[in-house]
Amino acid sequence: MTWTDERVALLKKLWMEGLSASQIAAELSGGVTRNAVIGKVHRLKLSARAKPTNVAPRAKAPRPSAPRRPSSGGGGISRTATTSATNASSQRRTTAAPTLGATALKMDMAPEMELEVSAKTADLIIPVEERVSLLQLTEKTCKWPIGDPMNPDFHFCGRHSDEGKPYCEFHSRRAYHQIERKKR
DNA sequence: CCCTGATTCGC
DNA sequence: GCGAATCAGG
Repeated sequence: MTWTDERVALLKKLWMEGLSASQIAAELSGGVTRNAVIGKVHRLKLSARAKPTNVAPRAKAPRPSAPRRPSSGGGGISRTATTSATNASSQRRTTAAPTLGATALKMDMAPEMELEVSAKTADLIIPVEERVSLLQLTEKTCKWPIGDPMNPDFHFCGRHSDEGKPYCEFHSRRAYHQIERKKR
């Protein structure tokens, strides 16, 4: 598929409207990929989108000069590894190691205020018995903060999260995914 | 994992 | 000029 004037015009329009490259690619027919869209956008020099007064510094410019495509041939060589170093010495444990047995936790909070606050925030309410404080967080607990840190009922989600993941399933989506993924 | 745009470079 | 592969980040 070639870039006709109409397609380019539509591309410009949608790009300026803030649609993502993949969405624009879906909008244009003819099996256009989002890479094609982005490439065209760059060629048209309109990657700025909606930046009124801002000069974005080009800080990240990687050029590893590595082979980009397998090209032709029948070599069957796997692939040139760009970075192969594997560190085995960096082991970090952030276990908070709570003192066993002697948990001197004095949880006194104001229930009335709590109700008010949670009703105000009203996003996600964790039952009191599931709540975790900062010190109780481990690698496997969701670290999504709930509430205002200024308030005494501030706590963390604390539910299960896979190791290496900072949040549980629910909050991970919240954190990374946009609020709503438009799909058609 | 999902996604985003940015960049490179063979075609 | 085009866009797949790749990168870097959320």
